[in-house]
Amino acid sequence: MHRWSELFIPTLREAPADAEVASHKFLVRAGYIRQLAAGLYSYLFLGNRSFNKIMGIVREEMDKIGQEFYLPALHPRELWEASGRWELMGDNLFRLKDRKGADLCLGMTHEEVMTDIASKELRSYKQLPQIWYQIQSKFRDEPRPRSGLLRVRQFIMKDSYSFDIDAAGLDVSYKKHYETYRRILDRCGLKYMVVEADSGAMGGKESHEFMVRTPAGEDLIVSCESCDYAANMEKAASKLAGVEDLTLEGGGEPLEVHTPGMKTIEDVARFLGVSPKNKIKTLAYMAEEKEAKTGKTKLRAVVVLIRGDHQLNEAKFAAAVGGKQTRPMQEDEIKQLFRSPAGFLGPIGIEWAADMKDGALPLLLVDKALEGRKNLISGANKEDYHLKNVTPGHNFRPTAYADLRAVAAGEGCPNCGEPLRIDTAVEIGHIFKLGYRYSESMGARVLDRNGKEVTLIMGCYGIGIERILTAAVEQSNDENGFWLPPSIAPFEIVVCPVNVKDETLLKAAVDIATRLEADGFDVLLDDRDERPGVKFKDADLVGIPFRVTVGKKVTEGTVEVVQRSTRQIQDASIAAITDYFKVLRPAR
RNA sequence: CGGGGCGUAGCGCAGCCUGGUAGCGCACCUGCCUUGGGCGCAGGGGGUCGUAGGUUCAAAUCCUAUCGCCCCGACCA
Repeated sequence: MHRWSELFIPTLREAPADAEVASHKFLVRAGYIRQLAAGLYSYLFLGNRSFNKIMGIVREEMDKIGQEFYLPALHPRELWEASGRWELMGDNLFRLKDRKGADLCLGMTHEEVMTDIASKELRSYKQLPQIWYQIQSKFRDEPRPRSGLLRVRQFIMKDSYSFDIDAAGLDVSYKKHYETYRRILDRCGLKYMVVEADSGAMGGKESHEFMVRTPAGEDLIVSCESCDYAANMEKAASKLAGVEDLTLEGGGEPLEVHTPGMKTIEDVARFLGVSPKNKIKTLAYMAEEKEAKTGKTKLRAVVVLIRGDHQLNEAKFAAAVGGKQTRPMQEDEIKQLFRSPAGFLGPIGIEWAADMKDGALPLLLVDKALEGRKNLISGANKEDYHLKNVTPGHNFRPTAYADLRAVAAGEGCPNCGEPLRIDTAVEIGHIFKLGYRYSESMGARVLDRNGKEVTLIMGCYGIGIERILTAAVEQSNDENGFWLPPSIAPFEIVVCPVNVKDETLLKAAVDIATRLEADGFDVLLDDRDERPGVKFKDADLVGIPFRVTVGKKVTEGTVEVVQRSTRQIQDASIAAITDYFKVLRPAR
């Protein structure tokens, strides 16, 4: 039996000054974790117990679809060079040398190791499909660790990798993970959303993120309350209300208007008596391309046009230019291309590349919200002048139309048209179809049924163990502490004799705890010789979902069962005490 | 990497401006007392003031450098 008096549960009355978010404050105060250095935390008894429960659930569910491995955290440089990530990961990768001077790194994920095994061992299509997973520590030299356990430099991740012979097989592996992730998060008692996500430059077609809404989150998700549409901000789309175009003025050609000192969209729109929706916002960037052979950096101008009242979504933009590094143009670069100061930029009078591959000419990317619009107002590339009657496709030719704008709250859902909301959220899990990214570069191939060599198609799937606990705390806390879903709480019930010097109370409490334990519940007996107030405060703080208070009423054969989340108190018969916790054992 | 803030006892903080023997609350130890929401009384232990250098008769305090931590931004398979 776990007796509080013998355990190390260092609760604090006050949170450390440098804790900002609720989960950080409470996990420290409740004695779950202690900080060792920036982004590095020690998990104490309660924290470790909770993580073990989470990993237990993950393992149980993953074992239904895959096989658990244990892999090195220390990887040789050659492995990461084979995938190209030794270079690509830059400072995010922890690097070190062994005594012989050989380069090693601490794994931030295990694509390389898993693919290495696959490439060496898998020979035939008959061995496929395979799903391999591991639950281990990952290391990332984050530029800025923050928010307690939310963004750290060492953390535990369940990651799995699927190997299939073809895309249809990958679809099956992907779907298995999707369903398994739902089961895991359901069992962990989290309220979460599944959103369509950007697979990034890693080159996958399909990707979903499992997100938990919380103000502490670092990601933005767009969702519809009327239907089940939900997407990562980087991927989200929306329906726009129709906009009335301006009527043509003069002879139909672009018409210069004097707009002295009017540099912002707002200024110009107000000055000309039109809506920003009829204005083109011109943004100028430089894309940096590294030439593979020479290592030289090539610059290419990229101009983005979006509607005056819209914002550019950087991730969509990055995707549109094929993942190249981009940065805003500097003043002299703007001068050179537009021959105009910023504030009066526009697409007319410049020769644009006809397609993305086309050599040296600047690219003109136009947001889809401008496609088909007429008689817009843009900068004239001349100080203090703008142009009326500007129609995309007619007065200038875009290199490409693309979805580039950031969705805003209140815009229409792409599925049902109802207003969208935007929330911050924490990413708990991410599944995506990797494709051939690693199998190709690392030579993971098998023979198919025709004896032909085929490159394996892969998927990868991650779950952040710490983030499950963190999100649960963020989701359920009040001024006194937090409460966890029973499935991931370090204990399910804390039995709390009000006065341990009273032999009757203590004996009754020990008896109750023993019986609950015999019935398979995780019980903590608070046998500390403390005043009841202290014990109640601690019980409220440490995240245990139920409390049994053993007080004077034992003489009548009664104790109190307190539900932490609702503060609901009910008298319970000692004789039938286990009945009150049947709710903790729902049929699975 | 850019901007801002903070390092004084286990935790939370004051003292620094105006240099002169380092303090408060909580926690901890001992005793008494108390026992349904962080109780009371008495006694006690614990600090190279992040580190290094400088100024000064004298530095937690002034100056310089450096390290660490937090926040905002950039970044984030």
